[in-house]
Amino acid sequence: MAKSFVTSVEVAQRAGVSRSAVSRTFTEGASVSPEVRRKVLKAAQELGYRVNRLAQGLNNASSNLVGVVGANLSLPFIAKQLDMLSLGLLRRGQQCLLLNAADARSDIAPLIELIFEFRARAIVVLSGEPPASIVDECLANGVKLIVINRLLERSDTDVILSDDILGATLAARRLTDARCRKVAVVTSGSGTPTQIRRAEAFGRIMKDDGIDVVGWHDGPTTYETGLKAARELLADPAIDGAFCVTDLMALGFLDAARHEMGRSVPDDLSVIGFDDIPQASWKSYELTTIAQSFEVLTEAVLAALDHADGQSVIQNVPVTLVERQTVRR
Amino acid sequence: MAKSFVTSVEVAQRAGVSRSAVSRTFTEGASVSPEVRRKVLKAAQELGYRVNRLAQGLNNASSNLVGVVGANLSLPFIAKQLDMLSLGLLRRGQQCLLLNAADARSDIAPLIELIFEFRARAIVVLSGEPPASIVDECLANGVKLIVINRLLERSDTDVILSDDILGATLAARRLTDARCRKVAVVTSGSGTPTQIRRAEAFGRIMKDDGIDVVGWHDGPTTYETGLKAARELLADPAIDGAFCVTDLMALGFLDAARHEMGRSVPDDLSVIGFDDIPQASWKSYELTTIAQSFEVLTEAVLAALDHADGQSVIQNVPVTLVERQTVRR
DNA sequence: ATGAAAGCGCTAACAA
DNA sequence: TTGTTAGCGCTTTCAT
Repeated sequence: MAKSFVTSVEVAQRAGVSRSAVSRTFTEGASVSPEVRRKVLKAAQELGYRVNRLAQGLNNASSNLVGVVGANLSLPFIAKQLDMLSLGLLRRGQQCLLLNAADARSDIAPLIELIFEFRARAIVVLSGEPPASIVDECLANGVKLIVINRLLERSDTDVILSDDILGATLAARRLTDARCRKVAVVTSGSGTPTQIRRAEAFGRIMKDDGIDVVGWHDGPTTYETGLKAARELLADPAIDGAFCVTDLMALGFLDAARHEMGRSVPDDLSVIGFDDIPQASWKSYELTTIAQSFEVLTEAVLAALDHADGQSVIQNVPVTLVERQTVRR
Repeated sequence: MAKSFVTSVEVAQRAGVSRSAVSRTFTEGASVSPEVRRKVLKAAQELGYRVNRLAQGLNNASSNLVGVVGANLSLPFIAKQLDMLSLGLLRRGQQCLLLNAADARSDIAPLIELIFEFRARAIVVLSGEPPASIVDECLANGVKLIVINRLLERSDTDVILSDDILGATLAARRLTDARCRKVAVVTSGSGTPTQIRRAEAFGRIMKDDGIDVVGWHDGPTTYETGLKAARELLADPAIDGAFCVTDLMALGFLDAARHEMGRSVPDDLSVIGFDDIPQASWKSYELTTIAQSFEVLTEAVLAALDHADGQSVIQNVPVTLVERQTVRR
């Protein structure tokens, strides 16, 4: 790499001022005369000067990078979150350092360590759970840690949670209203806290209502897993309702139910999902589901970025029932 | 931010060595005795030392960040690319600085400038087209520029292109085999080169075959646009085939065709898409489509990262016809 | 193999 | 308002 970027000294020379003057023209709210500012800007322009954020960050002992770690970035639910988050960060003048965790089970500690090395101010964890040692390190170094849909057993981290209990309640109530007699609750085999919370709350309520519920869990959180669940569960003709804890699985479940198991939805089978991903509203599905607002979720994350150190918060993202066509009326 | 990270001096002191020794233990292939190395590692471990990549980068006049700019990160096709790319970068020991361009039409120049400021070695453009001035700046500063599915009119940039012409040819041939008499070609209103290339090549071939083709373009590249296209185009009962230049639009097209326009696919309407996004294989669609291999695409990008400066390449990503259920046999 | 010292490009404290 | 100076934390000659 023979060639390299123009530095502030070169700009200063060309403009006939000191390097501080250059620095100041590029610093919000520093005192420079309009005259000097103009000269600097002109020189910078001509030379193609770009502030070196590495050097800048070295001074402040922090970059304005925000580390984002997540897995399965192509799943609709995650992709949507990432899309909105990266956009929001950019609008706030922060940059997004993206680390892909390969899969949900993998250890995210090494990725977070990488983020430390870039002196990011904050870390957002979209999937996976940071080990306690990492949380401590964040605290010790003044790095804000924001975890989504994972309830850590400590009070020093910002946690953004979808309101799983309310969601499960809405789903249960809706299936009860549909006069279901025996319902399945479908989770993946990944055992994420969110899925477990949804499934357990749902099961509890249904049992209280005296409705038979059969649990099912296996495989990754994918469309194909939904397919498999339906193939296995719907062998039992008594099952007339299903709560799939993510839309992606619900969509697979629906497809196998209709196209392979000969079920008519919602006439002899009611299905309800969770998340309200874009595909849920596609005409072939019209999935009745529990919606989490991506806007609210993103806003909560961005707001958490501004919280003072140590002032951490558990925030519930509200959910609502979106009535479409997969539950009997 | 009162607290701050441990520095190499502190590690050096604790280990009873010089800072150079510390630097060397953390530098690949530097000469340190096992003895010193051990001491340094121990001290670093105890102190929770993290190399400061900002300072590191300041020295080398470059970070090992790779800038990635893209729009609509939640669209399946983009999300998939980003997922694989970020994973690949991480495996190569590079980090992904993600800049979200809000929408496909927006100017990506400011985002790329941001990437310059972080002294990234390379920039990958997933959507949008960098202006010539930016390309020049990349060249001048030794920054590798890799553009996907955009053919720039210059030979000094790496360009990765799906083989649109072949894809269009395969689609045309398939629709001809299905004995279609009048076919629609659906593009969005965004006018991206890829879409135009696909549509034009397709139209040319069909006309050569003496088959009626009607073009349609409007709106963003979304599912909803596909819906709209079908509603408008299928008012004409003579249309018995459609080539949608992206799967997402094809899926919308299919849904409106079946659920709103009363068409039976593939019996009285054949539909073919492009990209082979995950949803194309869902049971409700079973979309026949032209597949681009995401693996090959990603590999091509990663390989381009290694190209020597100035040695730029236009690489075609091969495509294949994936036969499913939406074209008459 | 190791340490001392210089310097990467910038900002902030201090003087003028 | 401006310039001078001293680091920020690291790597890298250059001696030893």
